[in-house]
Amino acid sequence: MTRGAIRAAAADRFFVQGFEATTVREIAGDLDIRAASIYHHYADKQQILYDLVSSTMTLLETGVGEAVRAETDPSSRLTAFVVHHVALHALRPREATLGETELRSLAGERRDGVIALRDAYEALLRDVLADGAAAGVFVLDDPVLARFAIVAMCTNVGIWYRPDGRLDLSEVAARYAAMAHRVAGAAPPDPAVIGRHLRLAVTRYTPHEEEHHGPANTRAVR
Amino acid sequence: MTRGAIRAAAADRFFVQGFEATTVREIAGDLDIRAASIYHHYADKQQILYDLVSSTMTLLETGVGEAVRAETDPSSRLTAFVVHHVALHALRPREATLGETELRSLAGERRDGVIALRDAYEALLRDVLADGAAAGVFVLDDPVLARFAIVAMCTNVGIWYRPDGRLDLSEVAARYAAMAHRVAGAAPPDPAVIGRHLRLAVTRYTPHEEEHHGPANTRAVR
Amino acid sequence: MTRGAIRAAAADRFFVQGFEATTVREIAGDLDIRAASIYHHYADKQQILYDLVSSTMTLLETGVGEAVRAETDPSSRLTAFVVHHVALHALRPREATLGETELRSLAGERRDGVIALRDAYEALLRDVLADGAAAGVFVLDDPVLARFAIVAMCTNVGIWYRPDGRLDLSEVAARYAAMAHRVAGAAPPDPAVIGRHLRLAVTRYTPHEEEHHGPANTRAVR
Amino acid sequence: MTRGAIRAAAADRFFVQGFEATTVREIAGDLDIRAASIYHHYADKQQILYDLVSSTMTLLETGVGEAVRAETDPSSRLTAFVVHHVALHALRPREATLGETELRSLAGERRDGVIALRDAYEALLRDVLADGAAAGVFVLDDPVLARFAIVAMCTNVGIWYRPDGRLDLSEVAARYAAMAHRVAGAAPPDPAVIGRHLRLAVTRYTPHEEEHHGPANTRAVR
DNA sequence: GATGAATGAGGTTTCATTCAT
DNA sequence: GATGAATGAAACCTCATTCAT
Repeated sequence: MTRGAIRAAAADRFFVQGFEATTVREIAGDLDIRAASIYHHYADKQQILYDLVSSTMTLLETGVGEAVRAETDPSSRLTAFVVHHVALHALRPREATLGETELRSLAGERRDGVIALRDAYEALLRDVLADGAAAGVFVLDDPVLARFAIVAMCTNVGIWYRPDGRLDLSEVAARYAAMAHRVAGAAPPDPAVIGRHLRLAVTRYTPHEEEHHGPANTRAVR
Repeated sequence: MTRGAIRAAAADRFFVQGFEATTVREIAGDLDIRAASIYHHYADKQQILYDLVSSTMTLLETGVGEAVRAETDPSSRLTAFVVHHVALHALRPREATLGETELRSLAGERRDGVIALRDAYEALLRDVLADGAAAGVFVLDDPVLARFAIVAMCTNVGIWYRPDGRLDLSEVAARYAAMAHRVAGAAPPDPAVIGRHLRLAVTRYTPHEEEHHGPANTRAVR
Repeated sequence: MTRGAIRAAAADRFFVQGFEATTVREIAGDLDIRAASIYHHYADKQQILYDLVSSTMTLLETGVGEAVRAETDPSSRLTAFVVHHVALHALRPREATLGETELRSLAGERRDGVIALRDAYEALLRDVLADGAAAGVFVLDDPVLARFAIVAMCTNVGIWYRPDGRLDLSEVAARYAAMAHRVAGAAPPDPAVIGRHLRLAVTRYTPHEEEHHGPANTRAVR
Repeated sequence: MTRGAIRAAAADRFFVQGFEATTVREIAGDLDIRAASIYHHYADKQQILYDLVSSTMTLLETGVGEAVRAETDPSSRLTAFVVHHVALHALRPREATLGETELRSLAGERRDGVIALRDAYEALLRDVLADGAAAGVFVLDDPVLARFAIVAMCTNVGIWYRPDGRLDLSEVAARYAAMAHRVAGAAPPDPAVIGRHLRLAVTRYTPHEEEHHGPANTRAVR
């Protein structure tokens, strides 16, 4: 029994029921162990959530950071941001969505840490938009609201996307890149750039097999 | 002590802490009454949430429905939808946001009822987008994703908007109407239409004084 | 169900098993109520102990303080101290002994408060001994050690005294007054003074009937 | 890692926190080993306490027994008892005090064994007092109470004595011998006898270096 | 001899809810 | 309409102890 298995089981439960409504016994039951065994690996229930949220947010921030820095023109950088963000939320909906919905269940230092991570992450998009506006590539009435809107709509993918759904991930990523460009007042994104970043993102964010064996189609209420 | 006061206190708590993390004693304490007294007005805790969510969603569905039906051209109807949606989430963030975040805490018939309401509500936007696309006023790669994106970005306003913030509600509504039109591939919205619907929405959604006496600036984590 | 009944049941258990070894369920079981009901009256388990210890120590400090101030000559004041101390520990062995044995189970402010009470109490004897030594009525090699010795031997009464034992309380009080006077290097105490204070002490410290209905002969290990 | 080190660490913890409040993990932590390793040396937690209490009480009973038998006159025998008792409680406060405070945490045969040891030990003093009274050297109103008083006041030394305190051990021993003689109604003890027994006691009871490396001044609540 | 992992048992506490007053 | 008291259910977490390695 590894920390990874506990994390994965907890992510499923937290995503579907919420942190507060999930009991440690349920997580343990999903893994056929006893609740006390959880505490051999995690100090308390909140620590599991913190581990999930902070590691996922770090993964995303690192991935997007590298991708954005690898591009030079604003349009490609916006594409990089959106594709990575959408891909993570589609490939790891459980972990990724928790950073939005369950943040309030963290307290004290753990909450502060996650908020700092999130702020650093959103700063990446802020800079992309600012640079694009300065370069005349983007036309933004209000860069702050555009950022809020782009993040909100891309994050939402984690709620509805299903691997066996009508659209596959490459289509979803392309559509969201296009919509984000529209919001930013930019010309449509280059399909080649979308494809390049999608390959990177899929490699990076696809969960390893040992991390998750539960039902893939248990979903949150939508 | 009225149901309204209990609703308002509960909305505050549910919004900030979440339904599961809120205790009946806390709600009662905010009103300087005892927990048992709550049960004179509500059968159980879930009923308070259901009351909040269903009445708010009904309010929104009715308001948007009327507004959309009052307009004939697709652009004005999209404007009507966005302005109403944004206004409700800005003016009643507590109640409005619960329909997204706390839906999973409802069970059985109550959940089904709210989901039916929400589906009816989103159908309004689906029709607006479909009509606009058919009329050639909107250019949509994927009408479903566009709908998801517009709803997600507009709902997000409830999380960050503050009455004393940098932008007042009319500016916010105008910016979101513009961004939604961009997502829809439409020409910018008519400011007159925005203003007209904003006046309607403010009249309809501004909470009555007796409904809320708590701190206006207690906010969820953002 | 009153706080008093919970206190009495807890005192029994704490005295016999110790605070840490006593469960809230046991206390509740002794009273034929459920554990949760205890929390209607006490915030937590420690609060019951604090209530017991601090109220008993206050009772003793007040009683001894008045008695000592009512006397003028050092011998009578020493008698007053010993008779009150012995009587309380004989009549309320459970509560009185907890102040010695279970103090370490209190934490933070509650511990500080009890220690302050105890220090104030022991200061009474310190002054009695100092005055007697200054007046030449007592002959003390070391007033501090004499005080420790007198308190320790009198407190010990709470461990072994039984109402149905070989000696009745008046005999025990007289013997301890005599021994304390010997330790202090004083002439034997006046029997009339012993009797007077014993009557006062019995009136003051005898538990009210409603406070305790449990077995009178359950005792700590000796 | 020896049984002795575990015993010493446990004695510290039991003395300060009590047996029930001490966890096996804490003891192991103090020794930089894991809890499971404790079970190579002791069958269970209670066995550590039993080992501590019974060995210390045996040490005391043997030492006092020899010392008392080595003297012939009652005063010297009382001196021997008090000096040994005080010295042990001053030199090994942790172990010695446990015999009083933590006895109730032992169960069954282990408890019976320790009580038998203690009764045998107190019988030594009972005989000393009885012989002295018969010889007219002691004047005792009640030999049982005198015994209780002497044991209680001498045992108390373990609670407050510190090696670096105001009084050194020889002074403390002399004062308690004098007070015990007063309680017994005897003439003051012979300083030479006090000194002789103190040397014996110090040799016998001073802990070996390897037994204890913890902080010498961590004390119980007083 | 040491320990990482696991766990049965149980501890304290919380909480939604009921009900007599 | 309000509430003090009570409680069943269950939550989180602790801990002594076992055992395979």
